Amino acid sequence: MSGFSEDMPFFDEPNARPAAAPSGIAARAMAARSGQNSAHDYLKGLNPEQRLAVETTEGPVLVLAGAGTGKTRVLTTRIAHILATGRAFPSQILAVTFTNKAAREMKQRIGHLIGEGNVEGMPWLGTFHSIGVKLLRRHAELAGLKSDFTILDTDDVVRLIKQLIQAEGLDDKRWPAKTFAQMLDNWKNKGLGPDEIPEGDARSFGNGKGRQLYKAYQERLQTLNSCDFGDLLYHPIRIFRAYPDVLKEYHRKFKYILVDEYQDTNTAQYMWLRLLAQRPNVRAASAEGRKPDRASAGQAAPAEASERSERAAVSENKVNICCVGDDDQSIYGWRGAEVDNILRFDKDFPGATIIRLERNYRSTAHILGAASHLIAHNEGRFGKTLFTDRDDPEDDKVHVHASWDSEEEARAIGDAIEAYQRQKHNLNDMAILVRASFQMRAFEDRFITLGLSYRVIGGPRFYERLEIRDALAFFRVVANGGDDLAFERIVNVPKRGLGEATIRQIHDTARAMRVPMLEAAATLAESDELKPKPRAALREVAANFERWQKALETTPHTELAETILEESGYTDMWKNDRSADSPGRLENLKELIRSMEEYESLRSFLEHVALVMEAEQGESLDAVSIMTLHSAKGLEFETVFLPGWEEGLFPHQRALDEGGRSGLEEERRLAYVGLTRAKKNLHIWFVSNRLIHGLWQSTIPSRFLDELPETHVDVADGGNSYGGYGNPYGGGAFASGRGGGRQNPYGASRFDNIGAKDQGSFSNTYATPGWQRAQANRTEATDRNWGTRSGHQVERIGYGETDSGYGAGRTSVKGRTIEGELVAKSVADTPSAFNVGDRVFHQKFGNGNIAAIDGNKLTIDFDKAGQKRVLDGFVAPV
DNA sequence: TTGGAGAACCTTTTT
DNA sequence: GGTTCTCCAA
Repeated sequence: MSGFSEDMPFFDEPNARPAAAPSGIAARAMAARSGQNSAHDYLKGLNPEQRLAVETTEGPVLVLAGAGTGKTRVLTTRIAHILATGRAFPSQILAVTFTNKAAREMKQRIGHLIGEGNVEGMPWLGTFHSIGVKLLRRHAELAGLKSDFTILDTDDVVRLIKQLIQAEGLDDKRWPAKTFAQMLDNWKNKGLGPDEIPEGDARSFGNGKGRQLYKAYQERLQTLNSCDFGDLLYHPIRIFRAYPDVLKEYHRKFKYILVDEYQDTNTAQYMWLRLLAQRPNVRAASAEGRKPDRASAGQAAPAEASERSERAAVSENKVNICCVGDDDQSIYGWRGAEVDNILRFDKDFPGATIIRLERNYRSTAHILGAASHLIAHNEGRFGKTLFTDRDDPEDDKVHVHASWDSEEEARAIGDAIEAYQRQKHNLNDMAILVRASFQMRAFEDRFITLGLSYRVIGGPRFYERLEIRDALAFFRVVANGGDDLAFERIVNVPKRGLGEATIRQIHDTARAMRVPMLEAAATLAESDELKPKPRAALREVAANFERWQKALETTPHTELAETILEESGYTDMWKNDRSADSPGRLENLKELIRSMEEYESLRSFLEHVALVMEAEQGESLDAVSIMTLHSAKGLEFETVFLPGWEEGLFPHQRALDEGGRSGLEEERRLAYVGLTRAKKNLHIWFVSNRLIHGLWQSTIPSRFLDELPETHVDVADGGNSYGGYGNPYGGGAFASGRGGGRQNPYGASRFDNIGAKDQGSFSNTYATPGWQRAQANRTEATDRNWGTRSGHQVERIGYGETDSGYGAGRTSVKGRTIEGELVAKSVADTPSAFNVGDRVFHQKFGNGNIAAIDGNKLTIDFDKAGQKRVLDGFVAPV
């Protein structure tokens, strides 16, 4: 990697004329004799497929790259190759990634190649959204915006929609703004404007006012000079369509397009790419340009004039698009990603070269075997077979462990990490990958007690913290006086006695005068329409912003930011606040100012925040990483822990409810992503009890455990204090899970074993009457439900409804689906055996007295643990 | 207008 | 269990 830069003499002359870059025939000729390029160091060490992917620079290419097959390396090497062979200048390359992390990594690697700070010489590299911003800033006026528009985050969007819903006279309880925000996002992800959304969608919200609201929303965004995330894709698409000459400009500019994680592109991103990549044949191009209807496409006229030149260009302008992806790692379907995009690539780009990378360099044969076997349960895939030459008998199998509950799970994983640490493993090489972020806390708690350093990636977002959002709102108003949403957020922060009534008045004045709220406030402050108190307060606010806005031109932005927080009284507000978290908040504010230093201006900083919503973390410290499976994609670790493999959590209940079969398959791909993150050691955990919505609920091991191949898996035989509960499968249960219809994972043998096997010191407590009853109910209930599955029947249990198809062992009660409610139901069918005042024992909390009974839910005053609500199946009379 | 108390909601994943 | 929302008293 390090030797690259020497191969690239042209970087010494970044201003050389583009004509020097060969294109068309010359390029093809060069490609044809690419064999000679072996002189380039960077091609060494590539396997034949990788090399093909790097060297097939002309025409459309799809690289199907399985996990750990060197995908990123191929992409960066490909860029290096294009540059080194003089096929294009950096600025003629467009490289799109899906996450900021990936963009950062690629930028780093390429930065190495072409020298840091060579901004002019960098390719257009970034996420779809960040490139969308770049495009939109250039052509903002074509979307009815000014180029200094603000990007709203989800929170702003929801507040804005709420206002609109209320303005329509709709009940914002019945029609939650959040729901509509999601609908909007879906539409935009499909590239649909207000007039293009399906009638059914339009009618389904707000008494049929869906379309109307969408329109009102877009208008409002325009007056606010703002756009939302979806617009960053949606506006460029519309501009490209309505203004062919703009599109042509980019056709000329970008010679090579590279796309990472192609399987995760949604429809809008796909349209965007196609517009950029697919130079239509001349006839199609001019036809599109002539279409009269496309918005106010007044500037389409030059289309005809340039037709001839385009015809000439077309023969040279081949579509040099290269998409890299793995259909087995498509995990963003819930966000509108279309796996289809990758599956039909060769139809979209005829004559595409498809290259498969199947040689895995990352994981042991056991890990690979487990992952491949699991993912084979999915249908509708390209089908790749990952292989490795690695065959080391010393390699560990994949370990499956059981714990009693999430606390025990955290403790066990903590112990395991410390054990690895004693064997001289770095914490940096270990990661815990969870399905849902709430799982993280148990680990954080435990690690704090242990004094084990950890880092949470993508956890509670830095920029989403209250104090940060407040501070940013101040900055936003200074940067863009038209940002009403930000203004509203902080006009009364710190408290100035500007309540709802005053804000409403500012709002109305702004509407009437057709000016931003800040301006309206300034006017109002000078009028006599307000009472003296709010008037004085408002006058101060307006004067402050006026002063700061002036200072924006002259003062360095970090200094200004500090001044703003001081003069507004915001820092004082927290200094006077005596709650426990105020020092932390002040610290965060300092951190915020510090992080601004890296940016040129307040505006560029704000843009970064809006797009990234993530503070860079110091990588220097040795720490265990904790993150969600989603954010782990693209990473690798020597040792990986995968906790929480239980039905309802993983696969997640909602994915099953909303996605049905495809939802399950996506969850399985997520599991696959998790498994393939590990290089050497892989530990999967599941627990029997989990605290969900404040209730302890019993859980069933994930079906994915059943889908792991026995030969590569080692089920830990309960090395922990809860002994016999360790092996969920009893004897040979792995075999029972596969082939033909699924069976009850709780084979009868399992419960027969209880008591027979050595249960460790807890066996006695398990044998209490309450425990036995709970087990009996559980076995019966699960058997009943599982039994129905083979016949594809749905059976009603109690008053809950079982979900159809794939949902198993779960019952939805009162509209809500609660894991483990099944147990409760059966117990509740028989009158509760408990009375208020009874003394009971709970496995986790010890002895206590029942304070209240609500159906099957008991409120118990525990001697040690205090008052808790638990299901009656989990306590036994003393 | 503010702040406290209680109710209601929630919990998948992210640009 | 935790957070946000709503209502009500000062």
